[in-house]
Amino acid sequence: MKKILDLIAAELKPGFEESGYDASYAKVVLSNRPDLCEYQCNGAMAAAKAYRKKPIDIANDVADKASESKIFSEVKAVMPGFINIRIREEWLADYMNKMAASDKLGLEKPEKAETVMVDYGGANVAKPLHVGHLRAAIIGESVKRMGRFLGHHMIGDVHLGDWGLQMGLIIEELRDRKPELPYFDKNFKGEYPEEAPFTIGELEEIYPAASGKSKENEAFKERAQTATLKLQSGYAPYHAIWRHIMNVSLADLKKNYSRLNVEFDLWKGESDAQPYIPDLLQNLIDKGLAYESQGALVVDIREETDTKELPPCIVRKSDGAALYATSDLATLVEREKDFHPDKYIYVVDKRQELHFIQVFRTAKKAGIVAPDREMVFLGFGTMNGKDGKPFKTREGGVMRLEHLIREINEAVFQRIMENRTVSEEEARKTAEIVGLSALKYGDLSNQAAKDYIFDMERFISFEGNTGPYILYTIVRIKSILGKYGELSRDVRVLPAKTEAEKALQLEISKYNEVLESSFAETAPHKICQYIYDLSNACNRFYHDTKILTEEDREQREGWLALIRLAKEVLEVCISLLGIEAPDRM
RNA sequence: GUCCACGUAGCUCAGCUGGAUAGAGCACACGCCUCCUAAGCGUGGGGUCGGAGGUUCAAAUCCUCUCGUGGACGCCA
Repeated sequence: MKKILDLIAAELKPGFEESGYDASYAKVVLSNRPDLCEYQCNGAMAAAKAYRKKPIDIANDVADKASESKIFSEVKAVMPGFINIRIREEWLADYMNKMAASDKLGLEKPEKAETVMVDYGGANVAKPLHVGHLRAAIIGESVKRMGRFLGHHMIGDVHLGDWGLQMGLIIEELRDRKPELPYFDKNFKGEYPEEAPFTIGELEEIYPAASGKSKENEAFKERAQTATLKLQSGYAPYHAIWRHIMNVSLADLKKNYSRLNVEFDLWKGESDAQPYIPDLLQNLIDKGLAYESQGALVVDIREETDTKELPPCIVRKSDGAALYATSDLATLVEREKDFHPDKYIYVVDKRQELHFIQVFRTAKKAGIVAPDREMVFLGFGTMNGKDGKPFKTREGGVMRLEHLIREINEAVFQRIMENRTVSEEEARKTAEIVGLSALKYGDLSNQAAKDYIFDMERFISFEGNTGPYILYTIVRIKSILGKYGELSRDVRVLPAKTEAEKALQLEISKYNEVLESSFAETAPHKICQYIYDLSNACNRFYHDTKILTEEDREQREGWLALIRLAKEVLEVCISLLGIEAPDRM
């Protein structure tokens, strides 16, 4: 289905053209003065200069010609040159019915379905997920879901940190703790055990211990570096340990991500990119892009249009080791080989922007990624505590994700038990769903690029622009529909009779516009803003209109069809945020 | 030092590809349940959009400068 703004603009176009003005001035936007009109066109004022005419004259010309349109109930020119528009209730109801009858509620397929690689994990193997991983996961998941629903081929990759110094640290710490293990016996000839020499709980304790030790103990740090190097050059015993770390850690990560409703298509990691590194570097050298500087191998990324100086991209350290940029470039080589994406979206902490500019530019210069491919850096800000500083536990440490989720669920559970007399079991289940919505919505409703303040009290509140408020709206609609029973898909939405009803229909009609622009701008917060507005319209209508007690059957069912459509729009939208609604709350 | 982002109501945030009187929520003060979930709805007070210039018929929005906050700046990821 065409977007409603485009349909209205199309009605104005002949008016512009017939009066001799360019049709592009017929752009229509939502009114910012709902008391005056529903939509407005400001094109007359923009055209005034080009045609050396008074804006109001142009507006009058266009309004006159458009007055016969079947979709407007009012179109008039007002000073200094606005064209104010209201649309007919019959036409709007018709639009509602077309939406209800269409696949995906009338969302159009994209002109070209693109293959889009979304890199949004950044989890490190052997380290528990903490709040820092939260934003990447839920923003990335949302972007992936939006694109997929719009009809693109989205590939989500967790891109694990599984190849760095942390591996060497764990290996050496393990040697100190369990020197009897066969991995540390140079003369061991047999098969290494199937079972890992540690549990996830131990692993999570081993890493921080090793990390702390390396900061105080220089010798230990050197050992870890050596171990890392040996692992990376394929030393079998260490590789066996590495496999154990991977297995134990991945199972745990998958469990935690799935608790967040976050699903990756690919569980690739830095280690997968390693085989591509030698050719990558040789290629950069052969092309004359990489050169030695202060012992390291670097690539200049300057472009003619630059006004500032950007540091070169280091692709090989002076000791010969690969580093972050090398690994990311090699990953691109692999992704091009496997998927050849039309577009890349990296959902990463915004502090890494420079690094990604370097990688993107190098990739394009080297021809790893074609020049016309879009490479989007979607940088997100930090989640702060109420004091405006990065979020910490009460003790001042880094908050583990599972603990954060547990705290929220508990708080929501308490709130549910205060208000309702549902069974404890049901309250627990509901609290999980509502708690997750509070957490995700609280995050996604902010612009990704900005820091935001995590305020649990506010996020779990059922008032205001929160996840629970949206869910509550859906639950209320579900309740009415459930009480009514079967409602045929053929039942039609009727033309609005009240202001609240029309306002609700107008909100619903924005659906396809919002979805498309939210994805185009990789801006989940726009979906949040939309469903908040839509929920407000629903609740106002709900308050105004007694649906089930309405005596006229056609009217009653017309309203039911309307709220059913509203519910479907809300459900689609929250699913794109990675949230679901319970039946009761 | 250089570069980047941000600064909107007491608090948390929208709005920023220029348009009419700058919007929400929280908090505060009121009003609304014999009626579909009051976890709701409605009314009210509260803002020189950090500051100063400029461009424009029109600036929170674009440009310059300035103050404040945060961040990034070759061998960490």
